[in-house]
Amino acid sequence: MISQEKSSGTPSGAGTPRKKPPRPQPVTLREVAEAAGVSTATVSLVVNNKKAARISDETRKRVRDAIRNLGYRPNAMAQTLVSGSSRFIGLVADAIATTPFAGQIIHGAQDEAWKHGYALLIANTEGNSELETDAIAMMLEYKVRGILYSTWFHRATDIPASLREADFVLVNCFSTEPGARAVVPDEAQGGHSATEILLRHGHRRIAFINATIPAPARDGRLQGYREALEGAGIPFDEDLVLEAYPDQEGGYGATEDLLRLGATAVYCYNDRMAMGLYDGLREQGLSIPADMAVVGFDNQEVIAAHLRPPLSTVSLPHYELGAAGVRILLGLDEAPLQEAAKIYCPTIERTSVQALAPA
Amino acid sequence: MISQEKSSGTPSGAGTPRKKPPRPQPVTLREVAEAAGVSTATVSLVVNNKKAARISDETRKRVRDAIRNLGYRPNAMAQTLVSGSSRFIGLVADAIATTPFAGQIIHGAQDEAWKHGYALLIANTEGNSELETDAIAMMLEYKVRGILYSTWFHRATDIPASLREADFVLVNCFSTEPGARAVVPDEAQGGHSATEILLRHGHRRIAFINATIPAPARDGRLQGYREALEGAGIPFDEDLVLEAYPDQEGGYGATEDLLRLGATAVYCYNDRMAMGLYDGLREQGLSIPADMAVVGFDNQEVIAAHLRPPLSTVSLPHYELGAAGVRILLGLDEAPLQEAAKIYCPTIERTSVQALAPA
DNA sequence: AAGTTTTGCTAAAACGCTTGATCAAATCTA
DNA sequence: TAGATTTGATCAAGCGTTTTAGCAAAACTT
Repeated sequence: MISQEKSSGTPSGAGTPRKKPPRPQPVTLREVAEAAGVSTATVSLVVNNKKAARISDETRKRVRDAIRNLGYRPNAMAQTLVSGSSRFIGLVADAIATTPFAGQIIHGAQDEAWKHGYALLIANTEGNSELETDAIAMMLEYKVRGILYSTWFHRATDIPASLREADFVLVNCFSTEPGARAVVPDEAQGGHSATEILLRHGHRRIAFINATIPAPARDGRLQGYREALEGAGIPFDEDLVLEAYPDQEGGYGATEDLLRLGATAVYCYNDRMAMGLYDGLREQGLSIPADMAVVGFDNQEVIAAHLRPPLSTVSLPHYELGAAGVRILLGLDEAPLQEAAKIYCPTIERTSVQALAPA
Repeated sequence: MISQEKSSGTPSGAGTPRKKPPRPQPVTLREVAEAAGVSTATVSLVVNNKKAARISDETRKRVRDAIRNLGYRPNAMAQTLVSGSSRFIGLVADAIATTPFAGQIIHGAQDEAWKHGYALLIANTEGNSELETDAIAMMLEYKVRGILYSTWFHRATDIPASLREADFVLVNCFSTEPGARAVVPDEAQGGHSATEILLRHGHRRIAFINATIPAPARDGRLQGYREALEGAGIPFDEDLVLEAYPDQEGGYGATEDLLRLGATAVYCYNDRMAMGLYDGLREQGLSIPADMAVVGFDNQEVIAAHLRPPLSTVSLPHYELGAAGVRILLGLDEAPLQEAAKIYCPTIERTSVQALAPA
């Protein structure tokens, strides 16, 4: 089926000249040792560059040559077995590879893990808890250094029993359970930043289209909005916050209500709603940002930068979430004890907001 | 750094009642064996459910109980070491976790790998070839069963030297090199399907906005378009194919040229262009699908389903690409010898196309 | 009842590597 | 020059499994 060829493992082998011996047995330490005429211990010492080891330059060179000639690669399994701890970090995700932008969590985790010499073992559980248990079991069997347990949207989560067997950190989710380390986006700060973009451009009557579905994001983004307003000396006006389902259709559907508010600017719960709102506004013959300034949230790829006009928004720091998760796991970053670490959501300014024309 | 404590493996240990014994040393086979009063061989046999083994029910039960009580988990590293081959499949990607929809490749690969008892080891190389070499080396050291080498968009690729040390298959990319197994989307079929949506609705003067940048997709989608037209007895008209940069701005910018063509329908190289085109058309006061039927390509999340009107398109089978890659790697699917396996691109019909009003 | 087969289990050798203990030879000391 | 030290390298145990060969006891044979 798979046709591959052998490049003759041991030189001595003599032998039955096979036609197409499949993928050669990997070269082992011992073979290198024999080729170099030294013990395996010596080879190990030079491979790992042990400073404490006393190896003559000449021997070192012989070993290095043998390694090169034979194409030796250490067997990480064997190394792990003896050292007791692997260089794996597990990432279990409920849908992260599925959902467009949260793949960045994988990316961030992978980069950071790599930076510290760890490899990422991933599993997508698709919310199936049986799969999840199996995935965690697998990771435990591979003796992962720890597990990043992540969700594709920011939410509270339960901690699966088997997860407790490992060193773990919650990414993009959190638990009320004390001691569970977690890292999440700072929704309130994000909401604050989003609102401030508008404030900074002179808007004072700013609507907020929030999501209907309960979520930490819903609360946090609203809170940030209130705080920003208050910080600017503008009293919070409940009437200015609408609610809609957080997708394009929701944003579109909110257009009419929004227009009744007499706001000059609107902050949408997310970019998808903003996208729908764009359509709604356009249908009313209104233009952005002249007639209505709009900011979104998420900085969702493919959308935000390419709407017409490009959308000012606040970025969900998925990459950072993954990276921070790894750092916390490895004890490189301190995690707050009683709550999740909050990651800053950067502001992305584009042209959907312009200074309010003096009335 | 990692502080670990032993929780007194054997029950005999009597017990210094610790307060919070941190992560205990994992339980080993031997400990189970001692607890059950049998040899490690026996435990191994029951753990692996060897049919050939003759173990009394009574013993089997004792062992099972010990396993449960101690919370034993096999050490996959040790297993791998003795068996010689791991249950890992490596996935190296140039940007797959970064790019929105191609994360589906990971997802498909992971599901399929999992189905066959393999775990996915991933690495994002971000196009950095040094990183790539390291990533492959790492996978080789972990004795992966094979490597999926994938790209975020369909293209030709070189085969890195170290990749050849492994059993590998190219995913979403291909090499001219004979014998390199690969799996890619069937662009021509996709282009054919896209065009047929339009044909089926009675359109005869169908424009195609192709990409300016060279790629297999560009050629294949054009070819499919031609073939579909010809299949419908419509001569290919070179003037009907425009070119633009394949994003929203490109689609938007092509509006004017498109309108000069007198076409009743247009097929866009991708959904992002279609999205831009929507804006362009709308600005001209034209409506979709009444004044212009449009189909896209990619079925890009967040966009296609949520444009106004929802966009008919052809789906890029990323999930299937990943899954097929694994199957080919494992020898479960045959891969064509001299070329890449082509995966079908399914049609997604929404409401951006309607029957051509009788003239 | 002595031989044969079956049953149930164990011993022990790998697997490829790391590492502390050793050791012989070379070099230094006084 | 004998003892002490340093240098350069090896020995061998052990990491947690799997697996083959083997062995004693039990269960069948005739």
